[in-house]
Parts: sequence; C-alpha cells; structure tokens
Amino acid sequence: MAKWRKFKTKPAGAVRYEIDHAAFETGLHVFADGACEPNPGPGGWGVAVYRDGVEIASDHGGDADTTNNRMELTGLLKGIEAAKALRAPVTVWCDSQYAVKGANEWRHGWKKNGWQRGGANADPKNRILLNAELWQAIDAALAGVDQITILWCKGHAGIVGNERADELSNLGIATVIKSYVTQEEETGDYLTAQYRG
Amino acid sequence: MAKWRKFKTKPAGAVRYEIDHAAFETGLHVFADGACEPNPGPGGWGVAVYRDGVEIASDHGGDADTTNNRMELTGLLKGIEAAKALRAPVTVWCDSQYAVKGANEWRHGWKKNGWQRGGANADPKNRILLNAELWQAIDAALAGVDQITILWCKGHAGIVGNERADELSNLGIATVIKSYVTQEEETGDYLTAQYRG
RNA sequence: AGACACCACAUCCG
DNA sequence: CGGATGTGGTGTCT
Repeated sequence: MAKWRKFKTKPAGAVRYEIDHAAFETGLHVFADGACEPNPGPGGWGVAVYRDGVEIASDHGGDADTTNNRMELTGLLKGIEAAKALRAPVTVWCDSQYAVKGANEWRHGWKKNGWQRGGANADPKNRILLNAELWQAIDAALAGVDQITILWCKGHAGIVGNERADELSNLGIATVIKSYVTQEEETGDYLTAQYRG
Repeated sequence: MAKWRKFKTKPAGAVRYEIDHAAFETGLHVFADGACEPNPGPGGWGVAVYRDGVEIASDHGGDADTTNNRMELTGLLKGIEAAKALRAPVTVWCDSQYAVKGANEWRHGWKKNGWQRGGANADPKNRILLNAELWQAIDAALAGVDQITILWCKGHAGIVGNERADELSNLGIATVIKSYVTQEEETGDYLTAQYRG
C-alpha cells in the first residue's frame, strides 16, 4: 500500500472539515492573526481573548513595511503574552501553520542549531532562519510556561474568534495607513512626487 | 487603489532574470522534462519538439511508482530518440542537471567503471549507480550520434519549450492516475477499504 | 561541502 | 487564474 494512494485518492473522498464550535465555548481562548496588504507591504496583527465564548479583551497593531508571516508571528507573540497574563490554562489559536508548527516543533530544533535551519535544504544562503528575532521572542515568551497550548485552526472557516482576529489585524493595517496619511498631511513629504495630485 | 502600494512594492534592487528566447526561435529544439507527484510516487515525462519556434511534435508518458530523477531521465531518453528521428542537428534541452551532466560527462566514467560510481568510495554499497538501466539506455541511444547536443536550461524561467514539456509530464501523471481509476472501476480492488464508499 | 530537480503544507495578497 | 512569505521533505550526482 503505497503512500501516494492515500495522497491521490483524497479528492474522491470529499473530506469535510468539521468545526467544533463547542470547543471554543468553554474556558479561555486566545485567537491571533496577521495580515499584509499587499504581501509584502503594510501589515497588521490582531488578538482576541475569549472567556466561555465571550470576548473579554482585544489588541491590534501594525507595521508599515512587513510580510504576512511576520505579522502572523507578531500576532502569536502578542497572543502568548495575553495568555500568560491570564495565569490560567489557555489555548492560543492561530491559522498559520508556519507560526503554530514553528512554535510547537521547529523552534526547538532551530534553537539547538543556533537559530539556523538545519535541514538538508538548498544552499547555505538558505540556511539562515528568517524572522529569527521573532522566533527568539516567542521562544523567550514560552520559557517555563506550561499552561499555554498553541493550536492550529483553519482560516476562513467561520470560526468566530479567528474571524474577529482577522478583523482586528485589518484594523491594525488601517491604523498604520492612517498614520501615513496623517504624516503626509502634516509634512507633505511621505509620498513621492509621482503619487501626489 | 492606494498609492502607497506601488510605492512599497518595488524596492530598488529588482533583479530580472533574462532569458535568451531568441536562442530557441531558430532550428530544431527538443525539450524534455519529468515530474513526480509526490516524489517518490506516480510520475510522468514529457517531450516537445520545435522547429523554428513552432511545436511540430510531442509525446508523454508516466509510471505508477517512480522518482523525479527517473522521470527526468526517461524524458531525456525519449527526447534523444525524438531528436535522432529528425536526422538533423538538434539541441535537446532539459532542466535537470542530474540528467544533463550525467549524459554529457559522468556517463563515460561510469561506463568505463562497469556502470559503477567511481571515486573514493570505500564502501562498495556506495558504488552502486542508481537508475543504471536508464543510463545504459541513454548511452546506447547516444552511440555514434554526433548531431545531438544536450544542454541544460533553467526550470520555471518562462522558457516556452520547458514549460510545455512540464505540462506534458503532468499530462503523463494524469494518464497514469486515470488508468488507475479505470482499474479501480473494473476490479474494485485498487483502493483500500477506508477510501471506498 | 556543493548543485539541479521534484514535492508537500499553511497563510497572505492581486 | 496569478505571485509572495515561509516551513518541511526526497531524488541523485560531484
């Protein structure tokens, strides 16, 4: 029974992704998300905290020049910090497998490797770990913590907390943009001539 | 939309990869490619023949259980055979350095060595040449031939013939898969129980 | 140590 | 349909 059979026959299976909404209705849950428009470009992150299904806190922010994954990591980091402040068992949800697997699995290997990618992958130029400072910050935030569980949830799947975090990350972008407009209005100096009137 | 997008998306660097398309617009060119999805797994090969920039022939095929490099070699072999049939100077292009260097350089050493890998390999197990039958077939196809030049071209670089050969190799995979589906419908025996009904 | 190719996953965006 | 941001792997040779 070759592996690829499972791989190839998947389309026929019509696998449906079932969302266990009930799983979010009890206890403490933090949802983190990031966005970037375009990618790369101005980006934002958002965090929403839920207790027993009701939002009890939220936060957001942004960066003028960033990437989707940097914002995703920043959101997760802020989510972890928010979760730590609760001093109770919390689940932190994020729809980026890059962020979730990185925090749960890959991080340890990178750390052991001096924060480098150890894989048998391409040239040594690609050996450098991207966004290393953010990974190190996440690693530090997670040091000695055992009441936080980071889990992956599917994006755009109707999960309320995820949609809310997405909304907040868009708010983060809007905030960044607005600060540009303000700066532009004040100084008239941000945009290059070709983009003005 | 927003002006800052344009402002942001184009940093100063902007290195462009230049392809000498003109090189393919004159004379006889054969493009060979292979694919494997996943690797290892079901694979396909594709060959496209061009005269003065227009496609005059194509071929494709596949294998149920193979590797990317086996398909790459099979594609090259079929390409060489197609080139021989033209009985004129032909350039055969392939994006696999494994296939191109193997056919142009390494092949002679291996042959001299009784189709074994030479070098300082103490372990006789490491002297086993993989895909030896394919290399021997290529060697036989190239015997006494002097009107065929095998060259490497970069993959996924917008080279029309290479993209076409890639498409054909995917067709090769599809054909293989389809034959499985047919077999499944006929015998009801291909899929494991968990994927049926 | 190097090179090329093949693949998988998720997200972001147009 | 397209691209970018990022990770993980295998196939093969020198």
